[in-house]
Amino acid sequence: MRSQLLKGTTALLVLGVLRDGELYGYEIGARIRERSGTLIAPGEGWLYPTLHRLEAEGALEASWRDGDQGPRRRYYRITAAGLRLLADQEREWDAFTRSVRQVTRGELADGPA
Amino acid sequence: MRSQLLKGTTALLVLGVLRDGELYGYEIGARIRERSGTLIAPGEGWLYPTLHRLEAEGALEASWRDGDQGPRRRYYRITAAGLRLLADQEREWDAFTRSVRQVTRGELADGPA
DNA sequence: ATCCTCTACCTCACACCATGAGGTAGAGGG
DNA sequence: CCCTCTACCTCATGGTGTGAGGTAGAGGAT
Repeated sequence: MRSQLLKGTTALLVLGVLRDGELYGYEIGARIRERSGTLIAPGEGWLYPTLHRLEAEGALEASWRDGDQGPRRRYYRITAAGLRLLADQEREWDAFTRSVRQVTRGELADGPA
Repeated sequence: MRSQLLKGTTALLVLGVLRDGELYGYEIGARIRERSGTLIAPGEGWLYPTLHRLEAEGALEASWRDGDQGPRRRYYRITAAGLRLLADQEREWDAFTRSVRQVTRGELADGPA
């Protein structure tokens, strides 16, 4: 019952950590958790479905590979379409956070007509 | 079908515009719309329910008053509890947006243990 | 008078999507 | 042989915004 803030940012988070290079699912979760200072704890309930959705949309490509020690892993890498999607999501996120700031801080927007 | 980003920020937006002073519901929506540069278009489907919820929680106080020209209006003002809630929500929002930035920009968190 | 439009309030079925719990399977230690 | 950890996956549930609909008063136009 934490909060609803995460809604709509999951694709951005996943694409964001994959920009640096190939990672497997479990590792993506760990990376997000670590970079956010444990504030964003990736539930597997949204992580895997998000990966599948992004793969289906062509934003990610994936391949199975055996792990050094343990079960096989599914490695994901970002595609050109994924990079475009990432850029869009970042733009949208920036615009939204700017708007929230303007509304709550009482600044008037000086954006486009 | 726009996006889900708004989820969890509605209370923050409403409390934010009411910090300056008393406003009635319809006006709150217009203020949010205007300050966000029309990017956040307040649906009445969440605006009124949010006002009712915040009033029930004691974050807002409200009173009916006749409009100059038109239907009666319900004016809302923020309470002491509402100001505390606003501060909490702002803190949470700031922390969350900072985390998202750290994750997507690849910066490591240097936040609190 | 009647109709249309605008303000101003409200509600509800619907859909999206994260939560949290549960489930499979391989590898290594006690 | 059991327990734990990694690593994948799925699904019922629930919070909450979307979009459409609904009431009512005031003012202008026909």
